Amino acid sequence: MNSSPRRGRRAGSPDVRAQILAVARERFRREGYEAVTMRSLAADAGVDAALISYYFGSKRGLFAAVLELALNPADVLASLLEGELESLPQRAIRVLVAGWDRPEIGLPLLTAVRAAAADPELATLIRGGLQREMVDRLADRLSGADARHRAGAFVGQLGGLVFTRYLLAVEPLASMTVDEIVRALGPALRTTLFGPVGGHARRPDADGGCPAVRR
Amino acid sequence: MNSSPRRGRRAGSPDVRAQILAVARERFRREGYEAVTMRSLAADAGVDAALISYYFGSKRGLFAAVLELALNPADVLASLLEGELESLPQRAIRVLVAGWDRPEIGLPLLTAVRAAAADPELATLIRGGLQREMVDRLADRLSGADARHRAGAFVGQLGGLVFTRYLLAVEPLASMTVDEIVRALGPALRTTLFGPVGGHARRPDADGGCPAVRR
DNA sequence: ACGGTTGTTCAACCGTGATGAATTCTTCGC
DNA sequence: GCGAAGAATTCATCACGGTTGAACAACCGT
Repeated sequence: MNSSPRRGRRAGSPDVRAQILAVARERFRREGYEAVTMRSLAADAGVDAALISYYFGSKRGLFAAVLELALNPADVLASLLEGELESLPQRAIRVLVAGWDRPEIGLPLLTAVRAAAADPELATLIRGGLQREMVDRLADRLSGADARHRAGAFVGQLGGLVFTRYLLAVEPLASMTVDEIVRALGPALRTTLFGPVGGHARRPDADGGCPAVRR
Repeated sequence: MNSSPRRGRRAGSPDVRAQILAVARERFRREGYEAVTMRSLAADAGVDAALISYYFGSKRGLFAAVLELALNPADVLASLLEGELESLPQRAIRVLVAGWDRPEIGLPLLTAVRAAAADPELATLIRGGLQREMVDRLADRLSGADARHRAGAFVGQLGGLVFTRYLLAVEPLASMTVDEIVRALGPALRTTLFGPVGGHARRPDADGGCPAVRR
């Protein structure tokens, strides 16, 4: 029995940090946040579990590091906003659904949202990204005093699609085709951006386009 | 068949099950799902921790039991749908925001949604409730071939409000007043129910009221 | 009085993320 | 070259999580 204490620093320059990151990225998106345990992940990466804490501080730190790699749809958003504003509603729906319907894109995003739902700090990460990359950019392209409000409502409706179709999978939204979703949700998004009538100029009146209701 | 189902020990201490349920209900909504540990909860209720597993099978079972008590907005929904359909969009927004803005109502709901985001079985619970109590009922009151699709989109948009404003707290939605939300989101909800123009009859055309876009 | 059923307690099990000391390698001043 | 500083790696261990099973106590019908 060789009592060879294989302890201590390994020779050469094996980039263990990147190794952990790669394995974690894969397993997190397949199995979600909680299902992946630090020990199993360490074993999977051929690494001691304590190294994860060493490099990333905590399990959450590792997850956040993975997120910052995977969560980079800034370019997608940019290209969306480059197009004509007129067709943004349906383009946004199509791009969003097309992305989230592909497992290799949708699963990591879903994992991220799930984790953010449970962990306030991760929620801050997502929230910041949404505000910076979506709300603010969209608001810049809109006009009118309530541009930011309308941008917020627009993002909120897209968020509703994510929440209802992908996170909770509520029917019928979960099973509808892209075209059906565009048909059912497109006009509403369009109304949010441009007002109830379809033209550009008209602003919604105080009652939100609905007749008064006694309360 | 044994005709005497009531055998065995008659609870010496007054209804421990209800006691656990009451304490759990309170602590879950204050501290969330994960933060509440079975031992601390048991100690809080003056009960052995194993009794929770005994009565509810697991911590999740206890949470589900709490949910079925707290999550009973069926009557709220019913009263919403009893009113005129015309004003449903803004009434729905007002009722939803008014409820979720009150901590004693919003916090338990938020806890439920948070837990459902992490736990597929709890998600099934929420999903079923949403479909049964909201989508199906609303679809029954709508007409047209795509009534169910429009009902789904409507619920999805309300879900977006919950997701964006309460779960992630994305600005500006998180800080907007009820009136501002009604103004920004009301027309869109109205469009979802009744079509783009504001009248009843017109159905959205195939491109969702948006000009064609090359893909 | 008895046997079966139900409620309650206690002690342990196993797995989780995290920490600190011990050990080995790399790097750099001299 | 050399030896000290520091970085990387392992191991043992901690505190805590939910859950389980064996024992015991109270109660029931017969």
